[in-house]
Amino acid sequence: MRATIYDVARRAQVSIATVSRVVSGRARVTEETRARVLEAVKELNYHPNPVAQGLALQSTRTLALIIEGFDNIYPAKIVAGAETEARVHDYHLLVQQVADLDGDKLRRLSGRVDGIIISGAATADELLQAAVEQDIHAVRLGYLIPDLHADAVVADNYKGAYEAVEHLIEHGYRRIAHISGPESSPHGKERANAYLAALQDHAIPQPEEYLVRGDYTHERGFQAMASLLELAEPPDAVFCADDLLAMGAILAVHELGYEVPDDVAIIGFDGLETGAYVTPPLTSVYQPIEQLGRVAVETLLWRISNPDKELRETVLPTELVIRRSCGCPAASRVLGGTAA
Amino acid sequence: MRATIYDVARRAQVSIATVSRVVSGRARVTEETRARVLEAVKELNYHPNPVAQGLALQSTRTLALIIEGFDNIYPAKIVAGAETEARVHDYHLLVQQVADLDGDKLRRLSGRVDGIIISGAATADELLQAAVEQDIHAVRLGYLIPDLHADAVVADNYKGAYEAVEHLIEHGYRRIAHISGPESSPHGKERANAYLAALQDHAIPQPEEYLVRGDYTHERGFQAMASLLELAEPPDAVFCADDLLAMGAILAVHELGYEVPDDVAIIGFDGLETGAYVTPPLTSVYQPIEQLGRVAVETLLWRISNPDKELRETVLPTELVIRRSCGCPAASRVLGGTAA
DNA sequence: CTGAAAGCGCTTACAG
DNA sequence: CTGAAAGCGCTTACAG
Repeated sequence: MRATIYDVARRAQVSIATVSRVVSGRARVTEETRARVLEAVKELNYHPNPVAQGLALQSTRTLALIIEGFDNIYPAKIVAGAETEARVHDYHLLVQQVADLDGDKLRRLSGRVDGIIISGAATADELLQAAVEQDIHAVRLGYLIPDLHADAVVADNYKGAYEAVEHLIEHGYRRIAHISGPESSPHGKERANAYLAALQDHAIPQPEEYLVRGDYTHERGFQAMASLLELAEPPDAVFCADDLLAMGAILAVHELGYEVPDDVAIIGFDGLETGAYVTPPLTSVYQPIEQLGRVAVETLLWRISNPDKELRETVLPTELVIRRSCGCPAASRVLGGTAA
Repeated sequence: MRATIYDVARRAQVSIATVSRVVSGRARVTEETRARVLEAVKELNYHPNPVAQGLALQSTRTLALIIEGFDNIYPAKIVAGAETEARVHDYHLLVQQVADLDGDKLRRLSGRVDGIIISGAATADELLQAAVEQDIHAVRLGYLIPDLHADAVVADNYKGAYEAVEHLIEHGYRRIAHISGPESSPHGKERANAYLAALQDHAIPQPEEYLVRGDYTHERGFQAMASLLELAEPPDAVFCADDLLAMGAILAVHELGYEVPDDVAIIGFDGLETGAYVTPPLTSVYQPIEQLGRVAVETLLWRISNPDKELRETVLPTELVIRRSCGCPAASRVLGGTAA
């Protein structure tokens, strides 16, 4: 049904080796035979079977992206960036949610790709560990791990968070709380550490109750903020570990009859476009999510062709996008990353 | 380096055929030799090479999902649903943004997958057409096309939109406008048609200026709403073709000093969780996006094993999620699809 | 420059 | 039940 290299060879009266040569362009061929082959290729609408090529060349020209759930904007942008970059290099992208992935399944998956990008938390570490042990090319996306032998691409979570908290301090707020990411989130931990450090560096007290654990959902942001508002001495500013938490927090403030930023100022993390369209527009630490995906692919491809070079860790800068929820009288619909 | 079937055969003192049989479980093997092979498999950490299997079996156990940009919540949920369903069937998912895809590239892509899901608009039609012509298994995701020979999975855009507009009518609004999707969006067209029909069925006038074109972004929703508010007789209710438009519209209403829903009621489409966290919470037509992705995979897999059965078109129901922007005094954080 | 042949790592009729 | 062999569709040293 589908034409093979044999069909083309027969039609062009040459051997399959010659067909392969002209199609791949990897060797000299007489102009005359070249033309004959090309003609046959066109007539038969021949395209080399990538699976057979994969077997012969020991390369699939496919990369895998493993991430914890795709049904959110962060993973969505990662996928978008990764696929875009992969396509530029004529590679394909396989996606997989961590879910029930383990070392064994990872191994099987690795048979169909040339390398793997692992993002997310918790299990991601073990996966990366497994990959490294099995000599699978892998890059970690999202945060650094000290003694794991793998390349990594991350955003500067610590600095971004630190700047956000400092911004609140400059506004004059002194009762600054933090709604964090989930236990399992390493980015969340970095952001929480930065929050703690910023307060300490400025000699601002940090009551234990001001650090409440969230989980990157509107829901938790709402609940956490509600609980903060019930404290004897509620905070006058809250730094949230991501924009979803922040948006839930804003809603809670409103529902309890308070105002943002007059009663409580709020800053989020991620710098999503959506944040510009809540009331009041959300000030947030922008991180270049798509770019993270792109650079991860770039790094992985580089690693594949340079197996023996030393580890590469890329840290992408964040940027505080000032809108209104922090108390600034800024324009309302600023988007992040436009300067880049 | 990586163990092959030959390594296992040698170690277990059997032929590769036998190894293949016990590993695949597709044929009877003596319990004794079976045990020997399994032992060798374990010792060598052997996993069959999927590329080689793909060549021998003429099946890649991989599906492709082609969609117009992944950096948004709709495609994200589609991917999530599709990957989940694929995994259930031990299939993998390759993703690709339409971008510069054409018939030729589609053909090359098709060599690495068993079937393709095509979503989105504009170019998607030509792609699907090309797929059908080249005998590639393909299912259309998102909307129906009358005379194209392909399976399809869609949400009931028309009915969902119709009910939304009727809901506004029941509230007593009579100056009902619509901010539509982009020219190229077939879903958008269906929703706009439903809007028109609902007004006509209820004998409510529909001034031409009340239908303004949007493009599924906050930005356009903001602009479109601002222009509607400048009309001599501004609308008292607006049905938006998606939630992003609706959220931008809400912001515009607020920035111009009006209130939602008191001055203008608003209903969106998609039923995103985020909509529950804007002020006021957004009433919206929920559509089961992840489910669309799952059913698309299910349909494609079914088609692959039943190449000759007649076309299958699945229409998934929508559901009006009542929050507050329509004027109802409902609970604020209702999420869609929880009843399903 | 071109072809015959081996090899990539599997699966599966066909014999025995 | 098990093995030898052909086949899946390519690529690429090796000769000529």
